[in-house]
Amino acid sequence: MMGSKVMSADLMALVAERFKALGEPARLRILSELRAGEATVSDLIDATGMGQANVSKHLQLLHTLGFVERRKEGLHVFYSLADTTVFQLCDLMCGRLAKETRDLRRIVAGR
Amino acid sequence: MMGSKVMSADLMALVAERFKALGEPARLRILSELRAGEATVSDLIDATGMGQANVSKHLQLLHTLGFVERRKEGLHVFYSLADTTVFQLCDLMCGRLAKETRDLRRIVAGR
DNA sequence: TGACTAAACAACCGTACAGTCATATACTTG
DNA sequence: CAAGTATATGACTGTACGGTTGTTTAGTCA
Repeated sequence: MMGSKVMSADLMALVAERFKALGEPARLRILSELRAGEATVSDLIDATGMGQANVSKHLQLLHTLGFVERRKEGLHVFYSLADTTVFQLCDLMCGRLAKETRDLRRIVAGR
Repeated sequence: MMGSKVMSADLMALVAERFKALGEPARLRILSELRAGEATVSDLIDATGMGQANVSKHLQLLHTLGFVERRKEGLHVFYSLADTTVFQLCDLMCGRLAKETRDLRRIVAGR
């Protein structure tokens, strides 16, 4: 069953590698854009204001780690989300954050 | 509702900061140890083989970001998991990984 | 008080990596 | 073929950060 297993060092390294990939606002931004649907590199450059090489490199990494898929069509390369796990992860994190701020408020308010 | 909201740049930065914290095998290792129950810094040093200052710094960060809680008792400081979100996150990641390898196997096998 | 231990902190070093610039590759069109 | 566009890739730079060493702080015990 998931959740009860002790993680091996190797598995932990793989998981960490993926968390690290998400630990970058620029990449979250790109993934967030892709949520609206597939997009070309140029689309993402326009949408994010980031440099071309930069976007390209981030996409490269995201693709290597299986977060996005590619589809080549003529001059363009379309990227799309491989699945929605990323946002489940973000939602969990946001939940944590909400709880954090709630606790903070309680402390500040002295309740 | 969660999941349907577009994340602001600020929120994205906070989320990324937390993913980055988990994007480090050493910290996952520490959290994994804490899964068995609260532990002192010394306990974690023994369990992981990491240096004292190193463990201390990682715990500092994990505490700042709300992943662990501290309890001081005499000379010792006990750390414990603030909640189990971390492992829900890890499980999701592992699920992704499992799918990745499954896809890879399919491709290799040419099925 | 002084000796001892646990944890935190500061300073330092080396590496990893995000961002940028320049260039190469791949494809389309005339 | 040449010219033009989209993307990838390589080289470089600055910075962030993990790990270590040494020191400091806080607490215990004699």
